[in-house]
Amino acid sequence: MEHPNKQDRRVQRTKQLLWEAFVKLILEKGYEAVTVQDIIDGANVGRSTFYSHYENKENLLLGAHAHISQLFFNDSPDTKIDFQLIYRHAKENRKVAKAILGKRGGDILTKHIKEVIGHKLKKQFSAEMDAVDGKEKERLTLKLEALAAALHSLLANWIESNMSLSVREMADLSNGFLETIGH
Amino acid sequence: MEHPNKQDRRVQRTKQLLWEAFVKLILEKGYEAVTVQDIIDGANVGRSTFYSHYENKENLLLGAHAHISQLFFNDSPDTKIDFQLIYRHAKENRKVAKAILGKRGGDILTKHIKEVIGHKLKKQFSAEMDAVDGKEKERLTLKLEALAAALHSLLANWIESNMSLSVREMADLSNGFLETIGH
DNA sequence: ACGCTATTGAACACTATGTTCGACAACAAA
DNA sequence: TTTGTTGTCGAACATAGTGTTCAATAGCGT
Repeated sequence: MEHPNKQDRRVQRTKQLLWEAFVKLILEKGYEAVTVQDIIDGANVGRSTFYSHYENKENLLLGAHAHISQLFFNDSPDTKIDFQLIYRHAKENRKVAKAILGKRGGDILTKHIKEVIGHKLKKQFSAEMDAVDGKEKERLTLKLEALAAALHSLLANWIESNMSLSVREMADLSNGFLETIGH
Repeated sequence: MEHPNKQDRRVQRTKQLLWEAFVKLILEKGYEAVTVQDIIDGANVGRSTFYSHYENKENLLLGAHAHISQLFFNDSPDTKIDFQLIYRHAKENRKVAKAILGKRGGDILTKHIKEVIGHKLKKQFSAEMDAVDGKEKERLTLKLEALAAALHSLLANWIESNMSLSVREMADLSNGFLETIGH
């Protein structure tokens, strides 16, 4: 990511091993139940090596999460949310997506992802937000937050189930929800 | 609750103390950060007493949660969800509601509450559910789950903020979301 | 072969969990 | 008041995970 060359790609390899072990473990036993000991055992990495890179397991998660949510949500620059893109990415990175967004992912991720979606939404509806104030603004804010929760739910449950609906169908469904705001 | 008489209302009193201390602590430092030690210190209850009543803090939470969600969601028997009732209850039990539904509540509660809402919704839309199958059923299921997430979000964010919108306004807002399902 | 840096794993202090048990307090019934 | 039952107390304990430290070693560029 930051120094793709340097004499030490060993670090990158180690981090990669840790992350892969973590994903595997989250899917197996759920985020909360995974211990640092589990991770370093699974990755065959020394205890002190882990702590030289990360403060704790949450830190490991967030480091990767930043990268992932970039991948998922920030590709389209400033315009409307591209749901097709999001669902396609989720399908392509199914394992990681499930670990991060699925039932076993823990609430830290859920909160962060919802924030990312919420942030995107606020951008998209910034005109509507600026046009009102007081109680109306409060009402719109609540609606947007609820919409973010709904969109997150769609994505999470689709990943959690067998992805039986197509990417296109999910994107349509998502846009459907989104249009309910337009009143 | 179960034996309001008996020679031992001492137990009820102890449980009450524990629960009150727990609520206070959740609001102060967040569910995850609260330790059993914190709770028994706050309630001035002996360690072994706690463990004679509950397996762990999650257990304490769920015991109370069952009671609360009954209060919130099961008053109306089988028909439509009475949002006015829910929001009124939330306002009346503001502290507990905030501890259980708010940001600091932890994900266990969030999941449970969402399940309760989802269950209610599935009842309400059981006719629509029976009328379809295959992909359409899958789509409707996803929609209902997303709706549950949205309704939960509305309630949680309203509680978390200053409840500036009225109970009636929130109920209308909620029903608005609910009607989007009817397509 | 040399030197730098990452990794290793053992040892450690610390915090929290959940259990056990003997002593004590509350209370009801004799 | 005495007796028996049951709830509570708190200290002691075993267990498990956390995060730190450090000396030894391995990997890799030069």
